[in-house]
Amino acid sequence: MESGYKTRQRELILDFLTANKERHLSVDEMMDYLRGQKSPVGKSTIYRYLDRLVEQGRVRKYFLEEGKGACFQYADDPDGCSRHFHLKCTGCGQLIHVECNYLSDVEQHMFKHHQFTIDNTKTVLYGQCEACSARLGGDCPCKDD
Amino acid sequence: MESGYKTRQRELILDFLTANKERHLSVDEMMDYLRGQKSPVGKSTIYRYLDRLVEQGRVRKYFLEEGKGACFQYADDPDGCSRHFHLKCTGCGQLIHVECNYLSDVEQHMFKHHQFTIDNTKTVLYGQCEACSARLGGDCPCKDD
DNA sequence: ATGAAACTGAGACTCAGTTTTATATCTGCA
DNA sequence: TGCAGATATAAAACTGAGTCTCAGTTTCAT
Repeated sequence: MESGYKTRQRELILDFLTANKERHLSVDEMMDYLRGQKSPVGKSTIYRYLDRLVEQGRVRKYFLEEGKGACFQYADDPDGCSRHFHLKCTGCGQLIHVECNYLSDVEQHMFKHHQFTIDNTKTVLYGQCEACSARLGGDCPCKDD
Repeated sequence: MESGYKTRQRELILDFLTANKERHLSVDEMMDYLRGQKSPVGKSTIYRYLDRLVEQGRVRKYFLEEGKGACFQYADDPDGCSRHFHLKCTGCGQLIHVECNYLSDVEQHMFKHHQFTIDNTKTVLYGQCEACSARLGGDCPCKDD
């Protein structure tokens, strides 16, 4: 297994990722943190290493905001299939994590009827949460019935 | 109804969109076309007008490539709810249009059990088509059983 | 014809990410 | 331990998509 050299920079990046397993981290956030720690790491290094970690399956990359930059999250289960979907509310920006096993039904349907294997680590479902839906009246114009 | 002023630029943009209803157009593509027609339109004008059309529901905006620019498509049914999902193959880049009504089941499940109203004009399901899945072996590491 | 409101577009700017390149670091081997 | 060569780093320049500004232009109701 070629895991590359061990360097100060990589250690710092990985530490920050593992210490924030539950969060989705942006590259800016990592840079800010490292600068704050007085151990800045060049941004090309961060991007390069993140790419490698994503390739290795140790970290997952998400695009949670349409047209915005990527976020990264340490993946505890590099060899497991995560049963985990994301719902992103376009009203309040809230990210909802869904662990419901109905989602495997969806995957199966897509596979059987459309010959498509969904990648749930990349897919984000956009829409509105309850509060925003009530407040804004939904994205769907057919709201009056 | 305030539909704004009628201008040469807006007419050109809308014509191009309606003449390519079946396609997802990037802003670059529009600019190239307009330049080719010897009737260039400034990019701020294009972005501004597209935003307005999207707001009005006359055009839909998609982010089909992770981390890439937006695409626009004229929406024939501004007042209807489109029963239309997109699947994007991360292998070959192919975009698959799915008109299957199983998807309304998905929407209903999300609404009932997770209080979330999916916006199918924004959501894109990422994964692999049949051919790429066979060729590349799927995104899921649990492939050997 | 006029003027207020609306629209346009060149160009500067931002933000996220990539590329380049000179310099520094790592690790295996003698 | 020292050294060679592979590998990694970081500053800076660059790219691409989109935003913002503002002086000048166009539209349209009167």
